[in-house]
Amino acid sequence: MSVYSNKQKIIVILGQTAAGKSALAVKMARKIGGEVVSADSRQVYKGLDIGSGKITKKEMRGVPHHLLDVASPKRRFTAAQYQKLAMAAIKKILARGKTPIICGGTGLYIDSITKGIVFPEVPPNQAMRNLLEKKGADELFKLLRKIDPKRAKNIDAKNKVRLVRAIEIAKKLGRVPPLPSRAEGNPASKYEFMKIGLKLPENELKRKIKKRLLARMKEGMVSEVRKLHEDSLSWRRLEELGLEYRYVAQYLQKKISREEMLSKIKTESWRYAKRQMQWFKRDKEIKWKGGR
RNA sequence: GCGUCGGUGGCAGAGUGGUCAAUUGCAAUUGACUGUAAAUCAAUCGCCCUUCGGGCUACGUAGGUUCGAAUCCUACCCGGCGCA
Repeated sequence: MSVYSNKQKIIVILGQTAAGKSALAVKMARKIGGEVVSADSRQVYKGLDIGSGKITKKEMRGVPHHLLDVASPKRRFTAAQYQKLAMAAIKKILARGKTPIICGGTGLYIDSITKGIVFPEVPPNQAMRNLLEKKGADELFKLLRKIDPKRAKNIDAKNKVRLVRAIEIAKKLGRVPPLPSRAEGNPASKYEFMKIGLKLPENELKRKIKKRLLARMKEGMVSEVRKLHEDSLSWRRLEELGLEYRYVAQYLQKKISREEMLSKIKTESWRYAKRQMQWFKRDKEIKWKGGR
């Protein structure tokens, strides 16, 4: 990053769950006159508050936050939608002469902005997905190989979710377009990103996850999930949302005990944190703070 | 105390003479990631040797039967249940 660069600057705060990103974002925003753009695939949904660890009005301390509560949990929000909305928010913030601070733990969402991922212009086709999902991975792979051998070469042949999407794209466009380069023309090249990564040592992170879980239980996470279900979110959908929503939903359906719910949320949160790191690790532009 | 069922790898739980270092699930570790990403998926997972492959130690403990035992027999220890 050069001080002489005249590109517009954007700060990115990322890291594992429970690492303390939101608080740092607010602090920085107040200091430099910034606004926060959340990059969290669950906090985009209205009503997912306690379980998703959404920042409260009070915690915002007057700093405007974007990309929270922008979608109904009944319908699936996508990375492509995120990208559009977040880019629009960033432009508005910059136009006001303020600094956007992207803050969140969803790696794909962050990359969609900072790397300018170009998602193929093929919206999800639920009818087709329902059909394809009935098939086995082998069958899907053969199908993809037939219509787009090039994509088939690199895809994970056992991952049905990816296979279905690839077929969905290939059927419409004839093939899955190659990944865009980071060169000019890429919207991301207009900005200069300063990426700050937050991480904690393993035992401390585990401790925080545990503590946070108990706090959420006290705040009424279980009734939040119960209410979401009563407001017509199916159990299936709630389980699909993962982590606290998945296991609290299972508990409310009496599929698991309260004790199992708590331990599941803890171990799954830890595994999630590891997957997050796995993703962030590849990005050499991140400057890490804390941890080892 | 008698009877009975059982004690298997971090946990759960298969296996009941050879093809078993031992099915499977979970956890763990490493990794993938082009509109579900808190999602989805893969590999590894007793110890040692360099992979192929080989060696060693293992299925409560100690003996025994057998060419060969996690699997059969005996004793002992531990746990559940029943009767006392």
